Amino acid sequence: MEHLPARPGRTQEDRSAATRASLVQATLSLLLSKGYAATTAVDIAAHAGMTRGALNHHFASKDELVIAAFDLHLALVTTDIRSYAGLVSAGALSLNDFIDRVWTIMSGRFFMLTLEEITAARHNDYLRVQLAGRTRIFHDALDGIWNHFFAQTGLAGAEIEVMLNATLCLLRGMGVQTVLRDDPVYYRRLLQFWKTVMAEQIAAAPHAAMKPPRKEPRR
Amino acid sequence: MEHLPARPGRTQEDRSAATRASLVQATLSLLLSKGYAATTAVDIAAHAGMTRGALNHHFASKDELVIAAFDLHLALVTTDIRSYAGLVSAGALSLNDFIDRVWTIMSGRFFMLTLEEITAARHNDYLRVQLAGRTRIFHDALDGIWNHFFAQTGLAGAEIEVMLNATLCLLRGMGVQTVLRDDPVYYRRLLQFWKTVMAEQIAAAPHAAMKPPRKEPRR
DNA sequence: CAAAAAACATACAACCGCGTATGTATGTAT
DNA sequence: ATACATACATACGCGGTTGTATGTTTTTTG
Repeated sequence: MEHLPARPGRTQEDRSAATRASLVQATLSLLLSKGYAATTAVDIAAHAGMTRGALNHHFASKDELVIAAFDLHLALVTTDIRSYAGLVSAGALSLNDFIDRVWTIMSGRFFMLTLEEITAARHNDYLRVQLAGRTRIFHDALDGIWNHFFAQTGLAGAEIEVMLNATLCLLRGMGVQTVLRDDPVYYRRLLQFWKTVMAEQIAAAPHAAMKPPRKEPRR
Repeated sequence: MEHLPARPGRTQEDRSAATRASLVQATLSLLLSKGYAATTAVDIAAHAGMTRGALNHHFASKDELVIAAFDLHLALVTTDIRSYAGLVSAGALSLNDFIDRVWTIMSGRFFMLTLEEITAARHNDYLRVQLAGRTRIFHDALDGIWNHFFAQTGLAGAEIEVMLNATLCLLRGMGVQTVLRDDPVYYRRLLQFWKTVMAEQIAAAPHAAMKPPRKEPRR
């Protein structure tokens, strides 16, 4: 590939940032489409429209790139969740809607990034340590959002967290299953079941006297 | 490596079966320790105590080996679950104990095989089709076991299945998380929460008049 | 017991991804 | 304008994986 003219007005910092962003985006995209193992440095560079030399200049190794992609991934997800929380505060999103949205995330192609990252981290000590730390921060942020979400239900903090995490784990487990099981009815039933359970849990909660959410009839 | 003397009494079929089993076992083991991508034909052969020529003689490709390993994996898990179901029938296993045991599976190293298989299947059409079919059969078998498990509670079939699958999905999602989050307290809380939910669901079920499980069961 | 077939072992060639080294262009400071 | 730093490109060699081809041992067959 030839040298691009590279508009003269740009500062080094600009170029650098743009290049890095482009590389990280390409990494994210390739992790999704080809998986961690099959994603090669040449691929990433090509996808980002540059050579391996450039890549190597900005990121010492593929892992550094994957970590940056992980950061981007978490940032995107956090933004989503936060916006949902905003909608909830504004009264524009019910509990059921919230669950549906999280499921949209978990069942989407984008969620599969998580699997790639996790399986990669499992066999790579450095990667695992890096991602684990970031995961912890991410979950703390989620807890904050969730607490805010459920503040109006009057639930205790510990209960809020356990319900958040149960929801996420359930949907995550369902999301994992979508790879080998294509059965929309099955997932819809699970979602419905979970919504019912959540509603019951909230209604039965000790401090839920003030604003009990509408309880849906069983089944 | 030298030729092993190979006891003369064995028939070709015996040798073949033993070799294949050895290769499949080695594949399973390596998928766990190194992951799908890093597992190479040379590795597998070496672990099985033979050369790549032997491997290639019995399995045309790595994928065939992985599929065989998947079969073995499912067979082992099914055996476990079935034995648990047997204990339940014999009155030797409560619902809580059952959940604990499934969690032991999901949080164990062995469960990570699932992640390896799934992420591998995601980028390999042939593998995905093969594993998906086997997964379907596996779940049908599970449904059978589960129905038997809950027969005494008087729950309807559809409810049994949804509760089974919710349990599995929840624990699977938790299992996935163990890679990047080491927090026993966190998982214990989730388990406790789920046991409570399950007990409530069973108690509140329409036909649960005959043998409602005790709330704090201790055989 | 000889021949065939199956179960293995060994060897070689080709490819691929990676690290590294080194060259060139562009921006920046003085 | 010169010198230096940064951003990128190109090239080479190494290790590792795979496919294939071919040799050797064990079992079965007649």
